[in-house]
Amino acid sequence: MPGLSVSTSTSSTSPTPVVADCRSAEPSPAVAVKSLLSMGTPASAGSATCSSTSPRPQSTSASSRLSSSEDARTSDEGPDLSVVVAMPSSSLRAAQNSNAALSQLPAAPMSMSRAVNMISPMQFGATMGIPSPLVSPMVSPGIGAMTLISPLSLATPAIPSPYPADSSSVVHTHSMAEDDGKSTRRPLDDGYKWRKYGQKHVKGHAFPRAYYKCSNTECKAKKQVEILSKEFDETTKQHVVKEHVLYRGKHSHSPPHSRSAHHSATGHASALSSASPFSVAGVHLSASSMNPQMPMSSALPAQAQQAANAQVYYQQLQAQQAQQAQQAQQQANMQYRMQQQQQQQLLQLQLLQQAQAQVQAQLQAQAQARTQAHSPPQFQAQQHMQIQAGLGVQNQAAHAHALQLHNHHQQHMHPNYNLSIMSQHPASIPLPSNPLPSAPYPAVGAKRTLDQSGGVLMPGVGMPAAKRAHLLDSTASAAYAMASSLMAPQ
DNA sequence: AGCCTTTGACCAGCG
DNA sequence: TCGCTGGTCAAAGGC
Ligand SMILES: [Zn+2]
Repeated sequence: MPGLSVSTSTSSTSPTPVVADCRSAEPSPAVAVKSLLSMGTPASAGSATCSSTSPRPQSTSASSRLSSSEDARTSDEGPDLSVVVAMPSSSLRAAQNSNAALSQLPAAPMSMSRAVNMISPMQFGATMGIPSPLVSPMVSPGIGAMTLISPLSLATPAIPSPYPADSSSVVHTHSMAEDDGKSTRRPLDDGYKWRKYGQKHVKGHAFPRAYYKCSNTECKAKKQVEILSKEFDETTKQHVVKEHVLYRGKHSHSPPHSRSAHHSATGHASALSSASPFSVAGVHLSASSMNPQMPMSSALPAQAQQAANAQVYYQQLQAQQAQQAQQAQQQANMQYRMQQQQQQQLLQLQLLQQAQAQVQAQLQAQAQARTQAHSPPQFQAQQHMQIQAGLGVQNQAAHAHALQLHNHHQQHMHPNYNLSIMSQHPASIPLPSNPLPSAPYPAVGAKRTLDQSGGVLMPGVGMPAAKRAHLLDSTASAAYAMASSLMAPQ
């Protein structure tokens, strides 16, 4: 049976901290990861099998020692892809390095596809030192939350990564009821079957790292799974485990087809473990079918189907949520832009009025001066400085820039400079060519996002400095142009 | 029987 | 060269 994994359980005595118990919640992580993987990453995807059955005893310990050899890190197989997954676990040992912060960040808009290829696994990896804005949770009611790391984080050299630039990380969180203290190790199902070939305690990490190879002998895809934290949520009485999954190499085949009905009499609910989230015809299930509490151990064909459907359901849910988040963000962006626009127009208007007054004054002065002896160049310079002062442009650099832009703006300003300036839609102001719209909320990772001109986009806090500078800039140049044109007729 | 996990040994890279 | 570290092997055993 291709694909059947009835996998296994772990021995009762030995703990397998590496893989958390994912019993009922499996579909979610699986789908989530899968979907990410399927969207454009050359990287491979994979999943451990989640076998289930009954809870298995697990002790906390264990880290066996692995040693090594060959192809370690034959990175030729393709880019690494890292996924962080949190699953419920029964083993306590709470969260030492839990990145609680990671899951408390505001949601940010980002497509799943973008999530992939952008993040460095290890940025996240050690859970350490990761600027919180880099991740955002996408909550899935009844299932858990998935956190994606912003693609933007990749672009910043600030966080060097030992992994290929196109790797990526995802945090998936979901909790589950206590499973009597012993956790069943259940690797995340990502559509592929995996065989564990080693486990090793890694220095500096609280939990051991497990090594998996794709069960397909022809395939060289591998993955490493390591728990970042385990914690017991007192409020929900559920255990949550966060795992970091690093994928290496590409699968040379498609995900094993779900062998739905197959299940062992022993009660292994393995249907889910090897089922490809996408290979199942998607029929919506009632929400109850994906109830995390649903026991997976007593797998039946019907349940297997349900589980499969649940995956699809989850996938759709994820997509839907992503879409909603995006829409919300777009709306917010819209409002923000309109606000900004109004602000700018107002400011421009004010500045222009000031400029006009200045120019008028200048003209009068000029007229007077003209009647007497005059020296054009000096006068112009003087005038310009006055205008500048009048506009309150204090930034010398901006001023210099205004001069440079003078010609450019001039053609748009005279004689209806007023209109032309007003018609300069804020949106037309050059902004970072960032695919993600600048918004009131810093789209994930925005905190590290600088616009091309060096301005820092401060979410929800007024106008970006650069933008403001630009505005003043253009206004100043407009005023300058206007003054020049008015004076032209000497 | 087949496939899985476990786990100590082994190996390569590095400082 | 030595010791450490991380990745893999492969025997043993479980389901
Ligand atoms: Zn494979």
